[in-house]
Amino acid sequence: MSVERELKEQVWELPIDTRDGEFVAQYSQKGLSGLNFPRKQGHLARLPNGKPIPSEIHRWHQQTTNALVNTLSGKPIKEFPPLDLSVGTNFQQRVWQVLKTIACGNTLSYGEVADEIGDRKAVRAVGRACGANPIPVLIPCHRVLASNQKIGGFSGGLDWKRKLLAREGVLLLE
DNA sequence: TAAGTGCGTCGTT
DNA sequence: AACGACGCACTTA
Repeated sequence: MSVERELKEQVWELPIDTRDGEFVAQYSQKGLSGLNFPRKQGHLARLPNGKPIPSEIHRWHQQTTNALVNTLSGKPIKEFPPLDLSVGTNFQQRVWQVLKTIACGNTLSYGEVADEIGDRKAVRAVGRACGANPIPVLIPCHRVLASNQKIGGFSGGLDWKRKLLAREGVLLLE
C-alpha cells in the first residue's frame, strides 16, 4: 500500500469516558466516521502510535464528546462534529439523514422513515439501514420504533435502546 | 382482544 | 437466491 493511500485512509481512534463506560470514536480526514459502544471487558482504545493528534481532530473529538454526553443524559445535542458517512450506500445515507432530524424525545416508526425517503414499501430495507448506522447515539437510530410504539430492534443490544429512550422520556409499549 | 401465521416489498450480501 | 431492527391482513382461541 502506498504511503499516499495510507495517509488518505488514516483513522484516529479516541476513547470517550462516560458514566456508561468507555465509548470509542473514530475519525477520518472528513470527520467522525464511527462510534462504538463500550466493550464488555475493559478494552482500552488504541491510541495513535506516537503520531500527534491534529488540532482539527481534537476539536471534533471535543464536539463528539459533548454531543455523546448530552444524548446519554437525554438532552439535545448543541453542536455536531462533521460526520463522515461515506461508508454508507446512497440509500443508507438517505436513511441516516432522516434519522438526524428526529429530535430528542421524539420517535418515528420504520414505516414513517420509509415515508420520509419517499418509498413506504422500503420498510424492511430501512430497518437494515438503521442496523448499519456507523454512529449510533449521535445518529439516533434508537428513536426508530416498530409500529404501535413497540421496541423494534437494535444492533447494539435492546438494553441500550431502552436505556436511551427512557432517558429521553419516551414511553414504550410492551 | 391477544397472540400467531403468511406474505409483499426492497436493499444488501 | 436468501435474508432482515417491518407492517399488514387474516386467522384462531
